[in-house]
Amino acid sequence: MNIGEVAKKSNLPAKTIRYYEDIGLITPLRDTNGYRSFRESDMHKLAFLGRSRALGFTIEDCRNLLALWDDQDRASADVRAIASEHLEQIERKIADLIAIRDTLSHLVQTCAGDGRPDCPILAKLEKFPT
Amino acid sequence: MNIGEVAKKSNLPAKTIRYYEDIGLITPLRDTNGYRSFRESDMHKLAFLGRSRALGFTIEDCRNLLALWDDQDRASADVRAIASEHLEQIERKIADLIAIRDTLSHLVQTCAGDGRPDCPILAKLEKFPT
DNA sequence: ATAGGGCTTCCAGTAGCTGGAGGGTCAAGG
DNA sequence: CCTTGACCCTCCAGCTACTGGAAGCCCTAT
Repeated sequence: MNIGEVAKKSNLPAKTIRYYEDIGLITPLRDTNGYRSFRESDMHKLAFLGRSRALGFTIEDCRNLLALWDDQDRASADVRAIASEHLEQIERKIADLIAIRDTLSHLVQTCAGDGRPDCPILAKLEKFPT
Repeated sequence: MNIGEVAKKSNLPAKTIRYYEDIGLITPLRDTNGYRSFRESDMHKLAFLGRSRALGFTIEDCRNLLALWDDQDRASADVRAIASEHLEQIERKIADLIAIRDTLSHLVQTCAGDGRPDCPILAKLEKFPT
């Protein structure tokens, strides 16, 4: 399979797939013309990567998850450790964003949003502590 | 005021302050020895920037907000437009993260996390659609 | 005079791609 | 046989918003 087809099937841009090869996440074969030749196992890994990335795992997490996936003797505890660490980060991020959203949505609501210059948003950014 | 003091007062790293000068957000004066010399107005802008950034505005948003702040004839509508655009992005991000969190927390809960290799997290990453 | 801390500039690196230049390859149509 | 267009290749640069570090000047205190 050439990269274009793989890109379509995996729903990843060809650029990204090449990048994943660059950083050693996959190692497709090469045809005599220099074109990458993807096996089923490569496709499989790319699908895995796509889903892991969609869940927000970092590339390094993905690398580790992929290694565990390949390792038939893995301990599920190792997988879970990565996932729950990531989960905690996400919880923190959500909390941060919610705090920001609350502040911001209050400000937006109190701003007239007309032609006059008075603006509680600017006032907040100017005066109040973070 | 030298950069060290400003950094302390504004709670921004000196590196960041220099960076903000680089990209034209502030333009402190210079002493004869080449040291940056910050006026009150620079401090004020840095505080504004710190708070804007803490609310997650991009640097370009900050640049625009700062310009509006400086402009006594601004329309509050312009400020509000920036803020509510940003707010929408945050809402979207929160929604995305919550979806991820729900998936992930379910997976983490169903994974035994022991010495055995069976792992629903890997199973999900392997098999199911994004 | 020297030691320390603070200041300067400039260069490189972070994460995870993405865009583009410049060029080779392949299959189909004329 | 030639051309056209759609592929593919590599390499380099750029994105965000900093951050770290090297090399070196400046200032103050001892």
